[in-house]
Amino acid sequence: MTFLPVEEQLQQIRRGTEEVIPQEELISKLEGSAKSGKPLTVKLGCDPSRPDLHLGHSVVLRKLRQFQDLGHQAVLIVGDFTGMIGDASGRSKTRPALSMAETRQHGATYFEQASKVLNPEKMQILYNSEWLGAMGFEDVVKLAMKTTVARMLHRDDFAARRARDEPIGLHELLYPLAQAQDSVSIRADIELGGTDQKFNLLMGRTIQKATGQAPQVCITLPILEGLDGTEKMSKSLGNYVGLAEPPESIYGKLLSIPDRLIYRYFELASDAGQKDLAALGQMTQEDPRNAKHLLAATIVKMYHGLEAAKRARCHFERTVIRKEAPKDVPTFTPTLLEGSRIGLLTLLTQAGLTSSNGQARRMVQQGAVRLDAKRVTDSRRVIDLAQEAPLMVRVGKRRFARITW
RNA sequence: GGGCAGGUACCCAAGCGGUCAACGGGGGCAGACUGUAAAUCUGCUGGCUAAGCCUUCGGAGGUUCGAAUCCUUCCCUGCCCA
Repeated sequence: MTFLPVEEQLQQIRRGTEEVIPQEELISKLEGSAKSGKPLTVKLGCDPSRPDLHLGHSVVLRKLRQFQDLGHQAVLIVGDFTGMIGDASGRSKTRPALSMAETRQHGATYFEQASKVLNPEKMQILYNSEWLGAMGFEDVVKLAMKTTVARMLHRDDFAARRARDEPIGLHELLYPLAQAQDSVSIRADIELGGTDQKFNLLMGRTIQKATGQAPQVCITLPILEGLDGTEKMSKSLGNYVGLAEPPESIYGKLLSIPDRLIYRYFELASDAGQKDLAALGQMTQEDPRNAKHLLAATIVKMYHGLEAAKRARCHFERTVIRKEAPKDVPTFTPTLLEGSRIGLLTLLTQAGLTSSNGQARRMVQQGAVRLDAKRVTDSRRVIDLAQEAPLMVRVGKRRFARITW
């Protein structure tokens, strides 16, 4: 195997990273692999508790992809075992633990989604239950001897929870150790992660050293802000763009980001090269509206292709800008007890447009309900389907149904 | 094991015998506005056969005409002591 010159690899690797710890070791590892012709083992742990990958995850995944393209060995560790612990890194609460079966299943979903970014041909996937599950109590104790409680409690989310008198499960302290054991087991040369993973990544170094291995280089990547522009992108905050989402949804969500995030997204989540970025920065300043459309199209294209990107734009213009009904409105046929008449509220709830009659009533009162584009204000309105169907019902801006009978 | 402080709707958090479906904030939803699904402003935010009724304030009992509020007990969390 021949690699690009070290200097060139280094430049690519460093692009878009937050920290490389320590830089010199990365250089010597690259030099070593260039000499021996052996690729470096680059590890990325994935948390199978939330198999919905989003743009935030793609930042790290794209970095791993880069290593693949440079000829190194990508190793994806599915945390089927650690998923049972549930890490709270960067979060403020204990995570719900999963069963092994769930965690396995999620792992498969994870891989499927990650393949949108990674090169699945050149990847090794390992489940950490393979080695963690085989450890006995004695092994765990010995592993735990390699660090101290004080050090563990230094991790900022633990410290924060202690400061707020919130619970920390004892098992949670084991999480960084388990993740570190993964690095030992696969003899990782490099481990990637978001900046919120820094502590766990460094623990890998500590434990590798303690077991006589060369410590891994830790590379952290920036955390992508979510659609709200302040919190980190995460599923639980609902401010995310999922990699598996339909094109229209990705497009729409991206258009809702605050303008100051446009460049950031290009930088961290798109394929834009260094040269493009300069131009895009300019464009973001001068014409944020089009820059944002371009961003949305670029990202939809990455995951769904050019055609989908065009369709998504049309859909957006049609539904959001011109406020028209989308092309494909689901059809619904209400179930009637007798006759052809149905109360409006019942109809809305039956069609799944509102979650209860009460909510339907509120929607009507707020002027959110339209029948064939005409606003309805009477919540006692009764519809005679024999007369009025087919009927286009709309609640709010985005919920539509075509009523037939 | 002992002492203390807590557990309220999606989240945070008031309420501490009736006027409580429960203040306030966040989030969510809707309306107006907008290049936008952003920002801003306004409203709504348990369910129902709907001016009435039903279920809800950690669980189970109890006191009372009446309990989120008082008592008993159990469960859970944090802090201090051991």
